[in-house]
Amino acid sequence: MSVKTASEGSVDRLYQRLKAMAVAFELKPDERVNESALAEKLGASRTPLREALNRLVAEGLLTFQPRRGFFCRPLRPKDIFDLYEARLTVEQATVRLACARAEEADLKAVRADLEQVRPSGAAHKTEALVTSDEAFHLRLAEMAGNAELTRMLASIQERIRFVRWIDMDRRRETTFGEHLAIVDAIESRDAATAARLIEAHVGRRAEQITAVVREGYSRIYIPESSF
Amino acid sequence: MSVKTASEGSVDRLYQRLKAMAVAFELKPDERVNESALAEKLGASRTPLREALNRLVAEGLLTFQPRRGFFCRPLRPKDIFDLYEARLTVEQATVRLACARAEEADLKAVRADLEQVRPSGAAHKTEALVTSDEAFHLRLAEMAGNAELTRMLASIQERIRFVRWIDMDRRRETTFGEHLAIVDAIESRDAATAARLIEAHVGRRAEQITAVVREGYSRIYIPESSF
DNA sequence: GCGTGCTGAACTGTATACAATTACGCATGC
DNA sequence: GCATGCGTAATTGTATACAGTTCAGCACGC
Repeated sequence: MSVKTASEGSVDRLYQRLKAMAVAFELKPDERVNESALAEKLGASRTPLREALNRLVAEGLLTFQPRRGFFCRPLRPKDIFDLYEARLTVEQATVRLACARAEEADLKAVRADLEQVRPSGAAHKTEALVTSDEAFHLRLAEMAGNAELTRMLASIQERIRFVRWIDMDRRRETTFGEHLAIVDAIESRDAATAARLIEAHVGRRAEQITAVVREGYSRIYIPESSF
Repeated sequence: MSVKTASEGSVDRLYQRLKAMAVAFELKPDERVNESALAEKLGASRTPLREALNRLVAEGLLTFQPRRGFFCRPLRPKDIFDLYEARLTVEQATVRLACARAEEADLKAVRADLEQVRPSGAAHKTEALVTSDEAFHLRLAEMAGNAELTRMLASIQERIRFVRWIDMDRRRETTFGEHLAIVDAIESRDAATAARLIEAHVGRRAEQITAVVREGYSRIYIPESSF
């Protein structure tokens, strides 16, 4: 199909592309994936496509039923609630560890990056805010120096990105200040405060999550032109 | 090849089989996987084999380098240390949540299952001890009612199973009592005590981990007949 | 009207073929 | 002796073919 028949990591490319689609629920919840159609759409054949799909199954972004095929993951409040609870668990651990392990220089760098996005957060596009928000939390995890916790957080962030995108609209104002306070606490090596601040920052009530998921469904199924 | 050409979930079977091999380092650390040879050995062709291998990559049991192939994960003290630290994080969260959410009946059932393995733990085979140990911790996670935390713990347990198998030899005596004390704390809804007990139970020092990994290498590379 | 069974189309599961690339051994030159 | 280049063998990457299964539509009977 493509000029170079066997050139670079085509599975990796498909994997990234499919991940983006699954994350954004471009594949709708519980929707069955038609391999032939998708392969043609992405300009590859079914063999590498299925390899990429299998990776996503292992990551929890898709499900698989033998002889029925691949399906997008469901979007249920309970799932999102569990993910937020797991995220809180992981992030409390990472900030506590960061208090003990973070290097002064890295903290300075994080603070500098925060300032980049500061100017009236409300002015930025949602996509940019979510991206830099994710990056911030990932950097905290890296400062904790535990590759497994970092990996876990990255995996969780992918799966809540869709609802976070919605949630961010309601948090434009507060996010920046809360991030700054967390960095302050880590720099003061005050683990208890850092853990408390993270909890206030990422904690969600069940009703909030239900509301965000509801909003999510409307964005998935109502064409954008209706807005 | 097999009589029934396209019958049941062959990828799933390969996946389970390969996972067992990777977990036990039957594929040696950093060893390259020869797809053709392995496919023949397992009685399948390369297509489903590669699908299964891709799942294991996503789970962190294998790595993949484009145009070079699949490799078994390395066995490094740092990796194991991170996994134990992540495990402690997850398990402290699950026992705390279990204190709030566990049902009396489930706790009774867990206690009953513990008694099954009780009789002089030293008499049991290591394999049985590790299996029931893993099952115990997984049931605590289930009582916390968070599917994501359960999933995380399961994934971690697979990757530390190899060293746990070694470690278990040194903990035959204490394991049972510690498990019982944890259940007691949860039943008393005493989150602080439960968290403290779990930490004492799963916590490891860097030197201990280094020693266990060293021992692990010897078991991988020294034929069993030498013992 | 509603359930039930049949038939054909659509789709998944796997093997296999072949192209492209990498790895390795060997000879050659410095 | 050591590096370097070449040629061949081994291995991975992907497309495609085909077998087998699921699914949907439709007709028929109750």
